[in-house]
Amino acid sequence: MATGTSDQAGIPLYRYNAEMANEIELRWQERWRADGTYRTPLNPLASAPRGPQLSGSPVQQKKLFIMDMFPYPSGSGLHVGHPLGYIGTDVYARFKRMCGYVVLHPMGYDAFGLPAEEHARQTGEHPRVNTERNIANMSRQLARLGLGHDDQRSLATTDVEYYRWTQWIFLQIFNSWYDADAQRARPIAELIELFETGQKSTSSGAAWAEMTDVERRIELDEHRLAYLGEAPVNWCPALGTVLANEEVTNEGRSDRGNHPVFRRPMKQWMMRITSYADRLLADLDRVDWFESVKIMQRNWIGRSEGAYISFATGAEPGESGEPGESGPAIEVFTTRPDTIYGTTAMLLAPEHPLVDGLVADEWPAGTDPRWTGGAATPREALDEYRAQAAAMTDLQRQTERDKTGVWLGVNCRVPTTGEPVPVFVADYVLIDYGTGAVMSVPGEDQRDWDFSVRFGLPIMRTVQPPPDFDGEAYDGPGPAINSDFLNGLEKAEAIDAICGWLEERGCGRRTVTYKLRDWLFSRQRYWGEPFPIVFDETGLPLAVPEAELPVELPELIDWAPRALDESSEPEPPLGRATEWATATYDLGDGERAYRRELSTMPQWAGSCWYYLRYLDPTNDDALVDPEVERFWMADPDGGVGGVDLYVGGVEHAVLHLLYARFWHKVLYDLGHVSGPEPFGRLYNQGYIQAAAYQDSRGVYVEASEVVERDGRFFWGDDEVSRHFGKMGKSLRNAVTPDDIYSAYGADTLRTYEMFMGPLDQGRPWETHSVIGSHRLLQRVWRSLVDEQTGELTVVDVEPDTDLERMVHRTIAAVADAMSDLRFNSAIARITELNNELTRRGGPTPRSVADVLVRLLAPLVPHLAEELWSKLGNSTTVVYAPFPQADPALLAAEVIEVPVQVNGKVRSRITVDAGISLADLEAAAKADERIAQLTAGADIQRVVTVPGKLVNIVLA
RNA sequence: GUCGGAGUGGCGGAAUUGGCAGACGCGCUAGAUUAAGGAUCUAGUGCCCGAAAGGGUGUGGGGGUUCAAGUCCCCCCUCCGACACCA
Repeated sequence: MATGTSDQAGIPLYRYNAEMANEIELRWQERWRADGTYRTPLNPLASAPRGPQLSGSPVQQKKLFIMDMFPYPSGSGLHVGHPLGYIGTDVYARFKRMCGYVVLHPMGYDAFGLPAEEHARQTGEHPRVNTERNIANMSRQLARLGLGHDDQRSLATTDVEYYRWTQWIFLQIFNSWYDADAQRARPIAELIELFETGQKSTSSGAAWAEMTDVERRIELDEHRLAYLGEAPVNWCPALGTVLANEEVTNEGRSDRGNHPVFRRPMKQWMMRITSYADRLLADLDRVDWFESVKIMQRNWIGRSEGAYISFATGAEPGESGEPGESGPAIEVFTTRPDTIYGTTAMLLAPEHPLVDGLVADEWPAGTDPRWTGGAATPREALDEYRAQAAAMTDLQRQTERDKTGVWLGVNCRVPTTGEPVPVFVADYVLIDYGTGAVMSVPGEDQRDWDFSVRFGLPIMRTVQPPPDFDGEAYDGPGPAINSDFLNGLEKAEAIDAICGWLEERGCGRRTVTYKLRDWLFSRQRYWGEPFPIVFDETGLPLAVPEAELPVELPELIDWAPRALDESSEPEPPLGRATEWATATYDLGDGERAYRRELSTMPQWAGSCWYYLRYLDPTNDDALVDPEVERFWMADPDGGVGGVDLYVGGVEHAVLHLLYARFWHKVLYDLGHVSGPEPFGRLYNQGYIQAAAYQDSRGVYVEASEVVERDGRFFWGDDEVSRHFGKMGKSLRNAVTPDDIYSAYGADTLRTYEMFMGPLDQGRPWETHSVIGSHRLLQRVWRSLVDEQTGELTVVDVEPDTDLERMVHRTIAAVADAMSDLRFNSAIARITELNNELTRRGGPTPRSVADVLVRLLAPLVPHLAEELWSKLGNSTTVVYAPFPQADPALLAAEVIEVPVQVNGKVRSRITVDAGISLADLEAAAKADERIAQLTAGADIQRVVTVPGKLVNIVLA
């Protein structure tokens, strides 16, 4: 039997189907490219804006900067889940453009990073070759969707002309210090001045004039916002690099590749983001972001008010050091200084620097065996405990479990009472938080309670719990007890009183700590921005002069990092570029050879400021022209300014967004940008999920081949189980945009993705539902065009009042929904209007067709252009004005009002829209059914809501 | 565990300030058209009772406020996400 040979009999020649959609789409895409339709003038101040000139409109010439989080150009191509947010911003940008805004809508590529390097390692192909091919491919795929990005402004973080400015920003940060009094970054030159004039004292206390050059450099390096710090870092030997905390999973493995990660101290570039903790926190109140993201950032910053308190060591028994002398003081951080009288032990993190100096030689007679860990001496106990801790994986360490620890054989003194309490090492105390030391207050802290029970330590309450409290530790409100002069005070007062007391005696002070750590900024990788830093024989860093930028990546034969073992030192691949590794500069002492920094910047660097480069992508003199920056970023109404709409995944809630905010604030402090925040409005789009199917062995089967029967799923004859997950190769459930173009066209894909649900929600992809969106476009086409001849069918008659009112209600609803990014509702309303046209059957009045096309233009630009031109317009619909609803036509002339009896709808009456309350009530009572139901009953009350309903309440 | 977000037909989802629950779409049912339909068109479609008219019921569960609750208040359950010994 011949298959696939059936002719197209019965299918009209000019039906809007996949074939026609593709023809229309490619034609208009070519036209847009040729015309530069989506280009926004590079100097917005010098050019008259394109588009509707809505004279008298308040939005006239208002700017709008709309952006997506730019993608990593992956080699595996797009699936339909990727462009959801891009389509959303595209529709919004098009809508706003038609409303008279000057819109900037660019797109770029976050192209440094590990995958390209991994690919290079596997194939021997240079990362740049692979990266540029992927970018070309991805930008072709995006253009095919009809996304109206400004192609002049496309950038990749790997472009030498781009990372030149990434390096330039690094230098600004390197050459700055944070003035804690002024609460802002200032140029390092101003710090030198303060040191010279003695307005600020050096950390060593030495006079600036008497310091050697090297001493001065060391002093300055301690203040720089970018500095080399010895810090415990996440060393990932398999990747040959260190990772930021955020790149390490809860299981203690690398986020990328799932390799083991080890904590060890190393000298690395750090960024002093902690100096900005308070401002990063405070300005969250001024941006228009989802509250959930703000909360995540607040939690990440982890501001915590409390006090440092010093506990003197050297108390009986088991003194350390010389008899009669006291040892070093242990400083703890606590949020509850008011509970200090309940302190029964001192707990140190195993890594605490004082531990080795404190540990006693012998156990005092009668030591509780639980405290010794079974060891003969405290030193042995400590060593064993540390070895035990080191042997544990991070997962084991981080899981909450029984509290463990060993006594160091020494005591310290509680400053308020002078009472000795034992000093333990316990691994539930974290070296990274606070001071790495904790006063154990079991009465008010459950962890300390657990520890005390296990080690037989006394427990005393210092806050009176309510009478019905039957738990263990109590951390709620209540008066202080067993606390000397604090007794009877509530928490806040008690904290105030004890802090005053401690501060007077110099053994404590109020403070604020943060969970946020300084940002580990170097990676031992090839495919990243080189640091514009060199070293001289002192080993201290020196900035490469701005005029010498960019510091370009060397060409390498062997760029792969070496997989190493746990104990080896990182070997940056750039070290293998032996010629490059040495550079000659004149840094003031004439031309001399210097050693280059061999690490590269993390992937976050390039994404920290790309929004600024979009504004002025070709500027060779500055990262962005100040006037251009002000035009696009400043808020004339006095807000924080920044990008007007930034759309991306919530997975960047802390990392990228926090780093970018930090850089922006540094640039703001230094006067390079006009406002304190990069992203005024942030919107997180949801993720498209797709059904995935597993057979009885748990193996994924090709999702497109699974059929549903009676609510069960079959692949061939085998029943398979369904769950929903991320679209991709591993679940064998990916659907590509190409699949949809070939079946329906890009406009249908756009419509379906926007119609699936609100943009911020995840939703399951259903290929079989796409047909609904296609039908809509097909019916729209049929409303305006004869399917047999391809001729326009619209007629030059005025619509009747009903239709005209419906058109205006639709305009209002669509504009409202689009302003709110509720594109699903906008499409529903457009559908209703078109359904009405279909229902009427006759030719569509021209004015209605005109409105319909313009309502659709943001959603389906290709189809809209085609119909727009068929309607006789010679200019693009992209800059056509969005229809305006006439308020006079919004309200219907007659309305249907439900009539309730005792809250239940019993009838509906049709009345004039302008009916009076009394007439409405009378009409309701006069309704036949209502009269029947209320006859003889005692009407207690009648609630009449104008235009809404009448409710008759019977006794 | 803590902090967020969400639970509405078979499915995706609508529903300014409390005011007709289920818009719009998928699917399904029936019909039209067709050589055929996985195309297109028309009609119907929350659930239960009923031939129909109509009635009852219904937004995770339970209570409450109100003439009126998906929407407000209290308690509980489930799912998703983030953080996870943060002193």
